[in-house]
Amino acid sequence: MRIGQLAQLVGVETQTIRFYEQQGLLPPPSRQDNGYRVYTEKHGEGLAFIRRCRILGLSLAEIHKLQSYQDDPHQPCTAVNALLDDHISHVRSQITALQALENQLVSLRASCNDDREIEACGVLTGISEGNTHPAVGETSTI
Amino acid sequence: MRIGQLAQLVGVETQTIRFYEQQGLLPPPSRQDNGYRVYTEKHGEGLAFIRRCRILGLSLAEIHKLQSYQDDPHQPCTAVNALLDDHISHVRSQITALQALENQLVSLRASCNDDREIEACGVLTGISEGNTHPAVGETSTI
DNA sequence: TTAAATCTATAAAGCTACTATAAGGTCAAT
DNA sequence: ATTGACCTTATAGTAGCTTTATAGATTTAA
Repeated sequence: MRIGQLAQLVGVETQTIRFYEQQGLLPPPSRQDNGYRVYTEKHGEGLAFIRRCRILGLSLAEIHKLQSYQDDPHQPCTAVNALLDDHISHVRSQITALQALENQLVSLRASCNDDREIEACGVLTGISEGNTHPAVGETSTI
Repeated sequence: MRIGQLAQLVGVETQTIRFYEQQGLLPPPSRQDNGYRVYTEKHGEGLAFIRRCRILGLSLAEIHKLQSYQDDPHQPCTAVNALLDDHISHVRSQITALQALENQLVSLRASCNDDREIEACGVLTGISEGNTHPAVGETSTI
């Protein structure tokens, strides 16, 4: 199978496949006489694995680690689970940070309406004066 | 005030200040005879504004827009509020996506414990078999 | 006075994970 | 012979900085 077919099969761009090869995530395939890459089933599985990891938010470096673990099939999978646990807590802290940010933004937005001049805009003055953190012990005027 | 003092005042690196100037977010300051940049309080306020926007997750392009709005103090602030509303919904969809991701990851993690060999690792087989997402139409034999 | 330390300057590369473009070679069909 | 689809490599662009390289200016210590 050539690169275009593999790309269509897995749903990526051909450049992405070459990029993964260059990054050492996909083994270099053999070549036809004209230099075209020739892929096997194994490559397809490897590429699909990478894509699913990416969908799960794993970095290429993390994927690389997972691949290296797979090279020793009889080792315990402690490290794999640890990697996933780390990733889960990473995702959770992102969520927490974004929720805090959402609160800040909503509170900032509540300090203005559309009937003002720029000069008096609650959002802009809020940012300028550093009122980007919700005041403690102060009741919101929403 | 020179660049180092401004940097310390606002809590950024000197390179970041030069970078913002290069990106058109900070007006070019005047120079001493030796070429050193000389900053005023206005620059300090402008830089602090940029940093607070960045903390709120606004992109440099969005900050640029906010700055251009500030150039017309008597226009209505509708666009500012709209920009913030857009940003809020952007943040909210990020949160939603991350929460869905967290669920996937936790369910994947639950399919394994640390007492297995890599070969039988629930996490790795879960990813390999595509138990993570409805996505790519792969089969057991490609 | 001179050497070291600190500050400043510019320019360019590095980071992530691709995406896009350029310039060209290969192949089947027309 | 030429179109068009496919392939090749190399290079640049994306965001928002950070790091590095190299060099000149200024200040401080010996």
